[in-house]
Amino acid sequence: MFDTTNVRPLASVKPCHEGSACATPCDACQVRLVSVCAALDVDELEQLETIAQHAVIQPRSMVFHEADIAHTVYTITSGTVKLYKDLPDGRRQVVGFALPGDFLGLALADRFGFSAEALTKATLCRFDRKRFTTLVETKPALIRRLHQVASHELALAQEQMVILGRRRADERLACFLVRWRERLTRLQPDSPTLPLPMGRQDIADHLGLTIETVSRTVSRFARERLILNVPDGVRVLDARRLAALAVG
Amino acid sequence: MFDTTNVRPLASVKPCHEGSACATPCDACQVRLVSVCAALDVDELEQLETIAQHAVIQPRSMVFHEADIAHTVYTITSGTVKLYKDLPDGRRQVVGFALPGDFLGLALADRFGFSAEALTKATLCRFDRKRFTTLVETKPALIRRLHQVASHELALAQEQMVILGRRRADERLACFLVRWRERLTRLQPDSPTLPLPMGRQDIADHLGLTIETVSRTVSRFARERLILNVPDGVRVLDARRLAALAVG
DNA sequence: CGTTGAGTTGACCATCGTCAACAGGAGTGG
DNA sequence: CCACTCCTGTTGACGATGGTCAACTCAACG
Repeated sequence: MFDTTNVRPLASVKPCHEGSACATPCDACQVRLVSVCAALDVDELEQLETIAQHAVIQPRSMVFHEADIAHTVYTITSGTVKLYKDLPDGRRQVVGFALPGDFLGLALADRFGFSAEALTKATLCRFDRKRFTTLVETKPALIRRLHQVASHELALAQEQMVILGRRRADERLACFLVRWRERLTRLQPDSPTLPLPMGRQDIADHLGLTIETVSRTVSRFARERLILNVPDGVRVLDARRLAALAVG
Repeated sequence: MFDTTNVRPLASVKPCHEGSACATPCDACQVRLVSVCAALDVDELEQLETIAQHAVIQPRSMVFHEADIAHTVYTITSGTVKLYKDLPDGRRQVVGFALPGDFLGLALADRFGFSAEALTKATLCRFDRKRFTTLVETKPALIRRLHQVASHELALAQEQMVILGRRRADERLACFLVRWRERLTRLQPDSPTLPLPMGRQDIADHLGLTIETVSRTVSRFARERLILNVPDGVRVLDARRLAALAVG
């Protein structure tokens, strides 16, 4: 569906069997410096490594469900993961898309609070929550880092509230494209095309729209030469006008 | 406008002159056990107290602006504070309402990221950010508490995303009333009436609606005997049907 | 070559926004 | 004490943005 190797060199991390200890050591980990692990020195990393397990998740399979008790926490090492909440009647809100380096289980509450499903093949670094928490207790730098990450997520969530509460469909899509591009740019050398590993329905569920409105708006942007549709993504033709639509 | 003493016994904390050191010591603080300060023991509280200043904020006055550099952080000791973000064209999103015990400045980023304005007379415990951060560095329990609070806020923000992205006007209002009631119940013995210190426009800006839609929906709820309008608030008549509208 | 699933497009419609008028309370000043 | 204004909130009429329903294309896959 979407070739992650084009997007993130990180995807080249050697995959290992689900649940097994992995040959890739932390000090060779390609997301270490952007993940929460960046807070640790070499010794501490070794400690963390002893409780780490690696997992490969196939596209469209669940990592965890929102109602699950969070016995584990994760760091994503490659791929894209969709985070969402469902209403009983089937309506869905995608609260975010997680990329390599992102941490899942920040809440340290007993439940995850949202479901996670892989959009691409993904590799995760998995930690038993109890053991992770115990380790965290002894590493103030790690707690600080977790808090830093959590408060950054909170700021992003508040921006998303503005998008959902106060913007029109075209502004929402423009915001999404601009923000997505910024995130990917941080992870890889700037590429001419912007990969969109998520489907139209996922974008709609993220922006509080329907798939039809997303499709129409994408088509309109393409007609107006703001973007160009390419397989599994878009090419941004007029970043300036796109940013103007996205305002702030 | 809205008599806080009816709502929160916390409002009876003796106010002191803006910016002056306050006579109320931390160990007599009525929000201590629900605030971040709960993470500290008596000795540590004394240290915190040395860098605390108290401030009284009048209704409708700003505590800080979203673009301000965050030189200070705050704990609310009484009153209600509106937290919001503005778009250049005047559209506004209220990202939350802060109550006694709530902490402002979690981000520990250089800017606040949202504006804060008092809805009622409010009293705040103010800390110089640098000094607070320095203190935090030496108190792992406090960092953990800050992270706990931040991740709880994140979970709330994600619920708000569902409300804004996927719910109809009446469901949004029902969610808001249910959640607001839960928060107030935690702070005070259950009262028959639910005070709403914020105006209709604030509710609208929080729920991604217009003032007219909020007004109409409140009227409809009253007509259908879900709630009863009272001065500066509502009385919930049928909590069950209200919760059913709020779903999850 | 038929099936499936994602995406696109059109026609129509409902929810909610816009605009406008009005009600009622608080504060002000004659 | 009574006009007067101001502000918030309410209600109605109308309209637009975006949702609903449906048909269609196209690529992937057997």
